[in-house]
Amino acid sequence: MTPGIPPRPGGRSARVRAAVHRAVEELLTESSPEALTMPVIAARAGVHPTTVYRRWGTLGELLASVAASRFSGDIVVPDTGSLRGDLETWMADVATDLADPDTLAVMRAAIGVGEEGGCACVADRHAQLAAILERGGGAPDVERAADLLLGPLYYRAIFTGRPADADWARGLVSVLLG
Amino acid sequence: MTPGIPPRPGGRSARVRAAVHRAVEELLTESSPEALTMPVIAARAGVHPTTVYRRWGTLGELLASVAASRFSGDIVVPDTGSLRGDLETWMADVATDLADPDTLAVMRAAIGVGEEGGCACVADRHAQLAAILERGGGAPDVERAADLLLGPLYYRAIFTGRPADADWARGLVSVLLG
DNA sequence: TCCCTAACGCAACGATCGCTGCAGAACTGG
DNA sequence: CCAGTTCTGCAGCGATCGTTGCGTTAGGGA
Repeated sequence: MTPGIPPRPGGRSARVRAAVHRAVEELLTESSPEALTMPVIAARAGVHPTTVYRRWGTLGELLASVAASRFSGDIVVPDTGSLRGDLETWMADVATDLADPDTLAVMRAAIGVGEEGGCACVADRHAQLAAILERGGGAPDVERAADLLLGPLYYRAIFTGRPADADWARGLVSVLLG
Repeated sequence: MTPGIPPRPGGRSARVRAAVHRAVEELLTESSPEALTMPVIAARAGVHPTTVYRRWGTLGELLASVAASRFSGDIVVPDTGSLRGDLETWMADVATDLADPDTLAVMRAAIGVGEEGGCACVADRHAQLAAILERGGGAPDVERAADLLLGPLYYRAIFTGRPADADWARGLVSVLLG
């Protein structure tokens, strides 16, 4: 989701970006999503509000950016030797990630601002799932796997209060593979 | 989700409530969720902003109220004689409901404001599912049915751009019942 | 090392938000 | 029909939001 390659990836720009992203995540965990405004984020990040407005423009774009960063590169595709093993390990990792209230708050907020926000949360997951399945010969369709694995997992995380534990998530693999 | 029984269910109060709910749904379809503020809603509803603030207090509570109304009483539990038939018919209805962009916008917005909002969207669905399964002898667990039926359905609706058609939703019943 | 561009801080502005008195209108029950 | 209660409209307020122009600072390339 990084827009091309930033002209200046390192230095102050990177620090500001990290500080703002961190501020958004922190504020989402400790207060209501409605209290999340640009000036508040800027104050928490130790940055001038103008900077936030100029770099991200809208709260929606900022949240999409945070979601994309938060849900990228944090989970590595496992390699256990078997398709079932890979899926089980990966599902446990994803479930553990979703069990974090911070992660959940970011996801809820990103969904609330439009279509792009929701997609930013799962784009990397779909890519990982495709990689696992392709290595396994593409036996189950990626679409079907996403429906039966990611579907229940994210549904529970968002709509029901109960957290989805890793064991239960692993059990979903049996539904898919039989 | 209706707080007890409103002291005055009929008359002007009901008209105002309906107008405000309708305004929220309309505004969510035609503009960004960030543009959804109390004064804007009041203006569209032809009501004074003070009224909206006093009756609902927060945009979050208003959205939760709208979601609860929108996702209650719109789908009737079918009775085809067989558990499979009931589930297939019901799933097709739910999928059709979710295919409406208006419905989707309300759901996204409700999710964005916190935990209660998400639960308000599916509380009635869970009750309906429980009713269907209980009549069928409670063969599959309600939890499992919700995971395998509602999970993929809502996941597709929220995260992926593709709408979930009724036929595909019916196919999920086969995964659950075998 | 020096220059040049991009990014940031600062200050001010108009617009909007959310809230709070008070007065009038509408609905319900007798 | 009338009285009591509840709900709504109105006007105004302080606070905050989002934007803009300009000067300054930090990073990267020759």
